[in-house]
Amino acid sequence: MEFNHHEVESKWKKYWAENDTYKVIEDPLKPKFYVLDMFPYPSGAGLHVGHPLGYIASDIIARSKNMKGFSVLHPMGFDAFGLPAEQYAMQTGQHPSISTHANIETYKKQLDNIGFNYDWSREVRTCTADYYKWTQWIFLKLFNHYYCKSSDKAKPIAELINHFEAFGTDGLHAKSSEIYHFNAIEWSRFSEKEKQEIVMSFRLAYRKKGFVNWCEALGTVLANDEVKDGVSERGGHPVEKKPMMQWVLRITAYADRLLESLHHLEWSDSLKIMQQNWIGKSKGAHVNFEIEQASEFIEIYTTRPDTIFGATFLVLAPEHPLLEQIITIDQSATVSEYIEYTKKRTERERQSESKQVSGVFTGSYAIHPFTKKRIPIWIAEYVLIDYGTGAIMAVPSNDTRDRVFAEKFGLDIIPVVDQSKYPNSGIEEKLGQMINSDFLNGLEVVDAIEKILGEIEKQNIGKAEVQFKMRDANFSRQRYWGEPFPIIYTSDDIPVALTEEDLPVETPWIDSIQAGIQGQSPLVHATEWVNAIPDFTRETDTMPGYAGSSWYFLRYMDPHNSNAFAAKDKLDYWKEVDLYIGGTEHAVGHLMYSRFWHKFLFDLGYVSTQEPFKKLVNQGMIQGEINRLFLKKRKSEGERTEYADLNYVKEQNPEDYAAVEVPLKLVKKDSNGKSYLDKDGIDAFIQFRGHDSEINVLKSTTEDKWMLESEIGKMSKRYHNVVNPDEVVAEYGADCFRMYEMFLGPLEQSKPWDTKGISGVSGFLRRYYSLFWNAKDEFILSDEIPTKEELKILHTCIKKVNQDIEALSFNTSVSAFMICVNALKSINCSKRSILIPLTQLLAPFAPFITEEIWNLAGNKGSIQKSSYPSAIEEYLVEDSVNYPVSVNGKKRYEWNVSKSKPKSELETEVLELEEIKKWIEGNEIKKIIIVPERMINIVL
RNA sequence: ACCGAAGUGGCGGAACUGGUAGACGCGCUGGACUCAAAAUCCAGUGAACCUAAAAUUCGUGAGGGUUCGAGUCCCUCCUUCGGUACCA
Repeated sequence: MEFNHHEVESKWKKYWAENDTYKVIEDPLKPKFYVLDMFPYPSGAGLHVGHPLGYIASDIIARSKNMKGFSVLHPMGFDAFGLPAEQYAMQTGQHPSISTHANIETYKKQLDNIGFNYDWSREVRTCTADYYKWTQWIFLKLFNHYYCKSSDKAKPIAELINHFEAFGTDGLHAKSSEIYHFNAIEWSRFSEKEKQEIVMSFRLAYRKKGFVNWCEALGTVLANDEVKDGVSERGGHPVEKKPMMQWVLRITAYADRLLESLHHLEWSDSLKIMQQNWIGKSKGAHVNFEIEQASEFIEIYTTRPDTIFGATFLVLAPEHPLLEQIITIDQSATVSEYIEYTKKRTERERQSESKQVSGVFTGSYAIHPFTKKRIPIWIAEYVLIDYGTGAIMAVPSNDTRDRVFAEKFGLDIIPVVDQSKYPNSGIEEKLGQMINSDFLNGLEVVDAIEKILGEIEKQNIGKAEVQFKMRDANFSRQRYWGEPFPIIYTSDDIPVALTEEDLPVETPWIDSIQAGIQGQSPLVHATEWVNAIPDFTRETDTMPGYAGSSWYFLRYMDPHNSNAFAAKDKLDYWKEVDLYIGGTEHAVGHLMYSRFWHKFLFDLGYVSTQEPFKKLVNQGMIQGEINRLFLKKRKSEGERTEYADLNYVKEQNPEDYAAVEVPLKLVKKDSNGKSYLDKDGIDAFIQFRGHDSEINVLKSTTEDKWMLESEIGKMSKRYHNVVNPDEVVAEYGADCFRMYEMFLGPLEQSKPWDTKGISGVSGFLRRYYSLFWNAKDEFILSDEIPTKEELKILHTCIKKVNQDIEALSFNTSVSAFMICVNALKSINCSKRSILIPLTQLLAPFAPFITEEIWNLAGNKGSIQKSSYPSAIEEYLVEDSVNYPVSVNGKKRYEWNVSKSKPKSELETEVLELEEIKKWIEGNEIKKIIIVPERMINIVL
């Protein structure tokens, strides 16, 4: 009997929908389990085969937990605000809300095709007002709170103001951007604007000047992604850093807690280390260097204060505010030229090229605080204004970049750490003894750090300080398609927060989205909306992508609540996410922001857990195949050009050709697995590229084949290599697609998509199905008592699959199913007591076919409501064991012996074996290693 | 450049805490069925040596080390992928 997946899938999809099979309720009698998928952004290309990888894994977990008696929350929704929809709108005129909703519908249909058990009544979309109302609400909470260091939690701004009114800054321990000292009387005399500015620097959501990628030609601010080599990726226009007032979230207030509670999470060590490094807590010192012939100091930050005697010059970031005062006249032209150059460089570029450091001398000198020597002040792009104080003391002896810099510009290098006792240590390692360092001489580095810190504080030239690499998070985007801020400004530019009653602040409809003016968001054109409140103007920036995605997992708990982001009893029931499956691309960004928001909501008493995601697993990426043909570069405008294949280009100068991506659909494979286009493929390719009369010559070394350059890379619309799961599901069925994705390899690993192995899984499902049918195509299950052998086959599989689900090792569980079905098939098993538990075991993996079998076997209701089988050990016991016998670590014989044979007998008998005798003859036996039930090794 | 991960047959991968390397599947080869093909079923399939069998040797990105024993642990290096704060 053939399994007709089309019929069976639509039948059970309908049944599940009609019977609310996947409706989630908070059942107080059951333990809860919350399994979460990454929040997808609904792109125009639709879902590709890479997206569902994690979703299938979580679906298997969710279904098996359900069958094990848990109340399971396994929701899905959409991260629906974002740059691509806005860009698409600018190109095509279609409003982002229309394209976004259309994309979401496509995604949902595609997801349903794969048979996920989502309860769609809990779907959330970040771009709907009833959702972003609560994103804005959280922002208001951040705006209206500050971080109290004494109680180590967020507290209302009103309490801060009370404190100012009563005591000024006396006794205040709060995180702020600036350090203030005033008393209550002074506070009362400040103007309203001054008071607001002071309070602003304490808020958890505050305003600060930040730099954006400004592209004059496009009239817009660009994402880092859209900038390559200092020019816009679109059109190649120059881009420079432009300072703008922006909203920023004080995530640094939570840095220590974010670091501390990492230890309690069931995350991989590598992920924790990445977060730890991102937070980047370091102990070091701020040190003031006097500037020669100026009253100001340059404050530097260093993590190696012990090497201060090796500091031979200072380096400032090109954006450093003191620059104006220290540039000498004869250097000013060189310096401004250099500043212009760095403005065009991205942060990444500035740090990457350590082999070709660049920088210029300012013309001024600083005074070394200990040696009192003059040391030159330079500026260089490798010093970033946002890190530390934007200035460093350069120690070429113990810092690689400083050394390269000093060597290039001929600056002094004074060795200060003698590492001769540690021959294999790098120059930056904190190992060795101090030399050339006055009172530090002879000390070990660790002790020298302690001593110099004391000295720095004693002489009042600086301060020991803990510093974080993590910076406060920029929260403003100059975009239309994002959450509007619940903020308005007075004519004095004082920001005023709206109240909770004013929420949501809805995005105004703009028919045609155009770049704003001077880097502002397109919302400035919605003048009616901007000026809707008399005497005030609205904030026109919007929130970034991570605003909506930093708390979405809480909304799933109670998605339609209009009185709260989620009701207390729902929050208390589901608590936190038990298992989160998502890609490493979110390893720091999204996960860090979500943890921060969650801790803030915890401080305010809304959520009951410190951390949102108890266990987290990173899924790998499914990669695509990128195929390319070559187009000869034109030497002049309008010149005739030609396409050429790989073999042809190899014989030419490759510099004359540019690679052009070929849609995967057109690509054929030859017997060696090499990609090529045939005649039809070439025609289709030309048509795909659009008619271009200047391109009509095709060059190839053979007549009818055009060989392609082929590599493994991202699956993306831009490479035309997106594989739609719908096509695979249509051809092989959803169950097969699900199991094949799992069978491809370990969840955590990246792997290329290739359908050529899918026939194996398809064959497995056919064989499984055929177990239930006799030669006359009748459905048949016998009630005979199972044999010992059959029970062993079944329970081996049950044990393995249960273990694998716990370990999220789904590729091996698919193998276990294959082994089981192959074994049952070879003995023609058709017993109910074997095949029905097998079917239940398979149900989370292949929900459609198992539902069908369950039903044919005469069961009522969904198999998903039945209980999951667990292994019975007594069926698995073996009485003999196969020992590999090695001589000197090399395996020489396989020895089958009874399990009960004592070690002493094994030891003597193994030497009697004919196969072993010949290896040990004439040698003295040094020892015999026996690992019970594992192996025997004879050492000569 | 920095942080993190990965590298095993022709291919995807398996190998629990250091203990039989290559499970399972694809592909390939041969056979059965068939007028033929597809599908299905059976057998073989890391490399070298060999007429064959048996045996042996080599073999987990490269080089070194620890160990009775290393794909697994340590050091150095190479390659690929992810992230680096406005892609999501």
